Amino acid sequence: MTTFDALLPPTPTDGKRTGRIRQKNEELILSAAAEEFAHHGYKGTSMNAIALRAGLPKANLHYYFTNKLGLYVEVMRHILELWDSAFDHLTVEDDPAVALADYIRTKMAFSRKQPQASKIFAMEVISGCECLSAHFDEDYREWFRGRAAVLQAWSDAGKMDPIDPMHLIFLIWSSTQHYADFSDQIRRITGQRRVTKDDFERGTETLIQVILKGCGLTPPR
Amino acid sequence: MTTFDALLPPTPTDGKRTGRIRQKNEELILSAAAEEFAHHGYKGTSMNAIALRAGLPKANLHYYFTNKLGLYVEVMRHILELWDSAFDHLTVEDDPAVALADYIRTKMAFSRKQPQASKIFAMEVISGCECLSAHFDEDYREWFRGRAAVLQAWSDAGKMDPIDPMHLIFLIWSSTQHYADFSDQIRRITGQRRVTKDDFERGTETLIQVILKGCGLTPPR
DNA sequence: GTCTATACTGCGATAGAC
DNA sequence: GTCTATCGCAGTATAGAC
Repeated sequence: MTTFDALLPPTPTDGKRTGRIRQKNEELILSAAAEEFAHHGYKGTSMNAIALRAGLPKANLHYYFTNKLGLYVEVMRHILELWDSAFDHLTVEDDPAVALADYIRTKMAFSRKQPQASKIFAMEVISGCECLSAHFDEDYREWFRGRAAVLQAWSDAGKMDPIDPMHLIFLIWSSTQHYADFSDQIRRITGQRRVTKDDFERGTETLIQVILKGCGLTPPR
Repeated sequence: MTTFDALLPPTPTDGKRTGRIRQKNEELILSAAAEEFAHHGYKGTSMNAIALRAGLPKANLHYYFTNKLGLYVEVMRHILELWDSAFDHLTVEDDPAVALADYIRTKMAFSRKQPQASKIFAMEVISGCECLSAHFDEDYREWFRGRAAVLQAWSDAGKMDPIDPMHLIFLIWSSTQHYADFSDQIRRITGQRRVTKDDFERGTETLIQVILKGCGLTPPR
């Protein structure tokens, strides 16, 4: 695997490359690929399997995407667009209890509605971020420090207990993503066919209850 | 992939199969395999790579282990032995604050010292528990209900806040395992070469602080 | 018990007809 | 723009000499 940016398409809004058949097929392939990558990982997924799921002949994938890696990178790019956006709007002026509860709720909704995205991201990070190395650059660290600074400011202002903001963010990330990434374990522990809407709701409320009180905050409402 | 138990060796304490060369080589192969599986997943790992890391010719692996899958299953078996043991000794008589703090500490120590084990387990669960399906059987569900019942009893006795025990266990599992599974993300966010002992200590203390207080408990000492 | 040499399979990728 | 046929390679597994 090589790095990330080198493999992006020329530009997403390239005039010539937006025929309606093309657009439809690309979306079809991307969603089939996401499904397969989530279930079998990068190496475990074959172009054949993606083609079958998309209902297209194998060679078509190579027409729309240069490589297997190029296709994977494109899938990752879509995921990352969604990924960080939910955390962007936090500001020092917000009420910490409301803001943190909202963030937990958003992350849990994401785990419920986009579990493949979470799984692909998780597998990529676990196996060493080879494709993501370019994403975790100085800009990203800067962005993260900005988010952490908001939590730190809340602590400093006495709005919540003094808590290491980095580790608090990790706590929220891990506990919410768990419901997507480990859904199979949860499913088997509960003996259900799949993780239910009810599981997600009780999980969300439990996380809000424990984490907010743990930060010295009173859950809103 | 097939199920689990069918592929276990005849018996672990088979008299004939414990020559000292054999035992040494098997351990060598198992630890090399664990390293490779953690970095590249099941499909992404080649027998060749394991052989190279173990410093043995490729064909030797097939002498000691029937299959690539057989080798993988054996690695998983070793992991599972460690995995659940730390949670076995919880009893209703324990002081919840001490017991939960201990458990968090134990899980974090495990993440620090056996990160590959955590990663292999995580990837296996994320990609559908194909090898573990036999492990998550009725006995396992029974074991889990027993652990959850202890937490429930503490709530019922008023020793801690009423909290859904299942989701509390998930919270502890996910937040502690995160430091092994997502170490690469943490490393890149902090801009360090690797996750330090200090990161683990601050992480452990933050988790104990937030989770215990979140359960209405006062951290011991 | 150890290792070389090889058979066999499945995958990624491309050429080229339509 | 679509699809069939095929090449070349990497990877698992085994046969059989030592």
